[in-house]
Amino acid sequence: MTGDEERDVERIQARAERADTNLFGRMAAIYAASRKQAQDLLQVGGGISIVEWRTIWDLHEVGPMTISDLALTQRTDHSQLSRALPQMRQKGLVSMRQAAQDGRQTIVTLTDKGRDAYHLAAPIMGRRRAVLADVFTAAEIAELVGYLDRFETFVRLPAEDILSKEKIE
Amino acid sequence: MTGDEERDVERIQARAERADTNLFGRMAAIYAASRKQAQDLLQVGGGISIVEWRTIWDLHEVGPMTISDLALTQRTDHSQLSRALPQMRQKGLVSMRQAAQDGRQTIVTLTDKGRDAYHLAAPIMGRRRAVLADVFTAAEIAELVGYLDRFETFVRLPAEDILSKEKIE
DNA sequence: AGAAAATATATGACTTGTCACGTATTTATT
DNA sequence: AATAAATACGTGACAAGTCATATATTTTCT
Repeated sequence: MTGDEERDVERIQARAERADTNLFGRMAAIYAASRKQAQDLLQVGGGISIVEWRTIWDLHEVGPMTISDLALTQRTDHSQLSRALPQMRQKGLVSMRQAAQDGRQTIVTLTDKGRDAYHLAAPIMGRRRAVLADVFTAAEIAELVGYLDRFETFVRLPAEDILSKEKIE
Repeated sequence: MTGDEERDVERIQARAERADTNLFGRMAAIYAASRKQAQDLLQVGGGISIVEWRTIWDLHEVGPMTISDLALTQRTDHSQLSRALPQMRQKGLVSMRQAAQDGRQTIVTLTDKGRDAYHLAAPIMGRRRAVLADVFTAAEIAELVGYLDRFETFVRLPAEDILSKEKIE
């Protein structure tokens, strides 16, 4: 008796609940929330973007890398780095030079200023991982990662494979 | 002995492997792949966008809904719907009218043409869920969803909570 | 050596998502 | 009843992804 004849509140409620178990929708919402949390934390940690943080972190851990290396370790498209790096260079966080061995490659190196930015953001992002570790045991993380591996294999199936695949076994 | 003195290939490799267990990075890559798979499938299923598919699906399942209802069941921001719906109306997929009980609300209804679009896309998206069900048992999905629930709770913690939270227990 | 194929990067166009803010309408308070 | 607070929606601005295509450089093949 809501007096609302235009929409069926109960069915809407039921639909929202069913959507909770829809992996695809959940993944979207969770990723968006995760991204926002990272952005908020990085706002505190020096005001850098997520792409910038990932890049600084990678460079700090492994030393100079090419743009493709960065794209590979970040599992992202190189275009994202192509766009972010010139700005980072302008901010003085990284330097870039053409590789001597292979003129197609660009070697990206962390500057001292970039190192400072790393040391500003790192404790904050480390805090995040520490809190995560309070909430999940290492074994649970491993199990979750195992599920994610399998889910990733699935979502990377080409559309044709999904459509052609008849129930096999 | 790669002859490459400018970058440390082994460390890059090691870094990429360590990144595999970084939940945050994994989530981003997996969601992106999932989205692309959906886009590819929908390209076959009538050429609608993901937002359009979600909306048509919801409306088909529950009947007329307000924009806020749609945002709620889709766990997304209402602005996304505010932008998509006028286009959908123009394509003839939905109709919209001001709610009688509450003049602020917009009641969105699936048209016959929208129903056709649903019946075009639904088998394809259903195929996807069927293949998923081949790869994961219901119990596994439930467990994964359980993990995702916990992970979502975590990523929805405000940044201040992360930063202020001292190791408690 | 020369031609063809592969690779690295840049760039334009697009989708999905967020937030903040403005306006209209309802609901709650005094 | 009048005012204040809450809610629904539209819209501008931005971040983070994707793809396709163009160009420069290497590598491979004949």
